[in-house]
Amino acid sequence: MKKLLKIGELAKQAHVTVATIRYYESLHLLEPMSKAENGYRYYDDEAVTRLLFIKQAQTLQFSLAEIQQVFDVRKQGEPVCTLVKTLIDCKIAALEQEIQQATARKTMLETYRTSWAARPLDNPSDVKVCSLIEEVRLTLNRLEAI
Amino acid sequence: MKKLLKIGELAKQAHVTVATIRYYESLHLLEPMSKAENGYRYYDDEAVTRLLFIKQAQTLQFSLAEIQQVFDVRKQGEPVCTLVKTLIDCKIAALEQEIQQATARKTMLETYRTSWAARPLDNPSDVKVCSLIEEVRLTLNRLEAI
DNA sequence: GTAAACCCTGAGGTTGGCTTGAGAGTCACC
DNA sequence: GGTGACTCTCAAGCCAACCTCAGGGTTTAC
Repeated sequence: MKKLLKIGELAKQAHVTVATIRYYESLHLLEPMSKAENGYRYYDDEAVTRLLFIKQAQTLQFSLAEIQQVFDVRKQGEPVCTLVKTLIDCKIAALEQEIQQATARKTMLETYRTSWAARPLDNPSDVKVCSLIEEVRLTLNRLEAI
Repeated sequence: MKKLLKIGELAKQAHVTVATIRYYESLHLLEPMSKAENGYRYYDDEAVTRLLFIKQAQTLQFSLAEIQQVFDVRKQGEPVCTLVKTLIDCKIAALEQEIQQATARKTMLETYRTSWAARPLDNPSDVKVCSLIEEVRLTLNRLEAI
């Protein structure tokens, strides 16, 4: 039996803060293996694994609620594969949309920037509002019409 | 001189809620042209333009704080072009990064999904944790090493 | 004249994933 | 035995961009 970790040691090993660990506990994402009489939490090595998994799942866009869901299913002794696969499919679809939208926005901004490159600065006394702002409005109106 | 708009009319024309308009006012993004004795706000047509601009700038990823910044500079009688251009450049760079990251995550998820396609469901009594979860961990570790 | 539809202020709630703070107990080392 | 590093609980704060509610006053249409 390996040495149990105190919360600070666990935090260090998993590269999170102790507050985060306690926060996860409040969400029932990670329970200490045991709690001493003085209230100190003690963790085994699996806690490190679990924390790393959480962090990794987060980089895959899993919310804590979804991670919780996965853990719950697993806790019931059922295979989580189906759930995880479904979640992954959703994530991929969501990412696809996100990428498309971001790309569209980027294209918009670039078009916009290009159309300005040759233009001199507004003369403040000349314009009611910045001509670039006006241009944004027009550009956007045109884009919205598409 | 055109007819002034009450907040509800402005809201309808600009396709926002009255609560949003009041919220923007609290951020000094949009002030009513005048305020009657009964406290009613009255707006001119420029308010519609301004609200539309805000919404459009938002679709370009401008935060309300940034929009505020643009308005502030303009209020001082200076051309906002330089600021707007700078902001746009930042947005483009940020979007680029966002797209890259999203694409990387999507690729990761797809690789992951593919590698599972042929795999049978875990037998619950067989595995300590879901093998897919383990796979995630390993996949991620590999990817992180890149 | 009355009822519906509008307007006001001010405070609080929402979402997610934490972080910070107060106030106090515990432990490890010298 | 003291002091500094650690731990505890509970509560509140943070970010952004709003939304909702309570408890009023006002206007407008019939």
